[in-house]
Amino acid sequence: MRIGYPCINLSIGCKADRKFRLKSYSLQRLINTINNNLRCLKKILEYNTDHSILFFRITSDLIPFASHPICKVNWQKKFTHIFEELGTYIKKHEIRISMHPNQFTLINPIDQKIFRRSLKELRYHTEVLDLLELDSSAKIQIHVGGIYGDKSGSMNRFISRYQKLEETIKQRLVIENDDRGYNLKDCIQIHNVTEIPVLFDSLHHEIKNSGETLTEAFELFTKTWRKKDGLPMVDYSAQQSEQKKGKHAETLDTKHFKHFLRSTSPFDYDLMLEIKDKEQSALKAIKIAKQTKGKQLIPGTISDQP
DNA sequence: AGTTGTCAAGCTAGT
DNA sequence: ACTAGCTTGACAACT
Repeated sequence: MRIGYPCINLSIGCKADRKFRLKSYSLQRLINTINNNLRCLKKILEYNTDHSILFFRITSDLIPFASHPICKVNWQKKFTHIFEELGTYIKKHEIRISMHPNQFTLINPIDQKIFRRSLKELRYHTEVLDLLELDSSAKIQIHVGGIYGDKSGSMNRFISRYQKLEETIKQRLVIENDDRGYNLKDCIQIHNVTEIPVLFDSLHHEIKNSGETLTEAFELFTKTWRKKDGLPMVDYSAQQSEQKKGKHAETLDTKHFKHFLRSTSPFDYDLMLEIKDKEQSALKAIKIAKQTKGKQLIPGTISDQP
């Protein structure tokens, strides 16, 4: 098991997701920003490995406007060597990488234009992971998408669009259960037709499920990951107490997390902590996981998948 | 320096 | 009809 956090590090004083307004776009501004972001990504990864944090979600803002028509620069070529260097570091330290395109990236919209824009966005994410020369265990997670007033029709549209995607995208794409439209059961149903792996989000599952316990849920989604996909990925967060549904907690709740680890102890998986204080909670979680019997953190022996 | 309006993109649910 | 929320504030123009 690896433990990690998404996109932003709050202790090291640089950000890999610097961006700017479309109105202030210039070639130089773009190049400067990409340089900053890639350099900072390296620093974050170094901080992480120094602290045994070996799972990280790379921000979608790494290359601003990458899929926008305004972006004419061949950033793939211009920054090849920096990507290669980053990729070498990631592989050397066995860091697990994921990306999560934003809510505008949709496979199943009725409007073809929205799908075409989303496709560009998926290509951009794929290119980043390809330039890092990472294998198919580096994943891009998205939700199933909209309902459009016809859930089964929209699921079928997801399936047929997915099946026609290029292999480079398909080998990295995974779907995540959400807290409104498509729960775990829906995702499993799509998996049964497409073989797409299902990434499990614990908070979304708490909010919207079909009655599965945590253990039952793990039995279902862990089976959707093949060997080439790597360990199953899990997004973990807890409800901010007394707050609105779905709001992420400010910091890791020790009690809730220990219970989560105990309930899922027969399984091996990589865990992404979606918690506001980012790496602080990751550090806390690693400490707790080390103390908890039955969890073996990488580096070290990895227990076989049940 | 501090404040405030706005930001590429979509969808859903709640007001 | 409008807005908050999503994975997440922060850029940029103003005082």
